[in-house]
Amino acid sequence: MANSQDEHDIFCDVPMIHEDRVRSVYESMPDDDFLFNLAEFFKVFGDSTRVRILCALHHSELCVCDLSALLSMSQSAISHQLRVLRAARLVKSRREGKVIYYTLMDEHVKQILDVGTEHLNER
Amino acid sequence: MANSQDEHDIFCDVPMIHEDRVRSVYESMPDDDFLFNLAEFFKVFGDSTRVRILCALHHSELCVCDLSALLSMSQSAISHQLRVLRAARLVKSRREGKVIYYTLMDEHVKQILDVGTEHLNER
DNA sequence: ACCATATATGAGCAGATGTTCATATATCTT
DNA sequence: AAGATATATGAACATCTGCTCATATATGGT
Repeated sequence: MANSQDEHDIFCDVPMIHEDRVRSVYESMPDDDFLFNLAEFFKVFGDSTRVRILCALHHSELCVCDLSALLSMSQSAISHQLRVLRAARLVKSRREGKVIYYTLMDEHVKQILDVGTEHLNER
Repeated sequence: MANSQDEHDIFCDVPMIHEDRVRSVYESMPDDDFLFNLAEFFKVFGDSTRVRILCALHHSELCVCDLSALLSMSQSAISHQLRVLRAARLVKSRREGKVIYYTLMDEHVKQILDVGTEHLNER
């Protein structure tokens, strides 16, 4: 039987040092499709404009104008980002006449912002 | 006194519909520097290769070879991403001879992955 | 019907990001 | 010391992202 450092198999053409461990992890991993969606979800938090919008909505319901003024950014830029946030189901909107109000979708958004904040604060 | 829809002020040159609300949110917002760092932190989770690495390390300590094999990606690609994860203090490493083992840095990583997973699972 | 206001969206562009390829560094073996 | 192995890193490149600008849509007021 070959040395484990020479082992190559279904996983890839690179050597594996701990084949058993890798195999075990492989079986416990969620499928790639799910992990892709998870990354896409986090990607939405990975932009300072969107984080600032989420943080603002954490405190109060706001319309696009308000967010524009608050963040000193063009209405178009804010609208584009709100579209991304809506698609990721992180915010929801309601119309009142010409004005559209945005709020956070649920508690998960706040939880994630909080855990991130904690991590940054611990040095 | 001007109509509130005509109000322009220190925030921006766009009209604000709810000046008081905006002012109140403005005062409660963390400073931009912090929000930038927060976004940078989440950005690290926003790539499927890195999420897969984190998910793998969630289950077991692994070396670069193992991750390479597990994810069917080049050693170089994995190494580059581990560098990003190290810089964000999401993983730590220990050397044992030629081999370098990676593990998750702390509980925050798991918490964030868990909250994200929850959010995706609720339809 | 017409104009103003609030928001959304498509195209285009500049800057960021992730991979590959080549190579460097570090450790172990002989 | 020389070679093999494990990892790290810089440059180059193709793709993705977020903004601007122009324009479209929707609602309200006159």
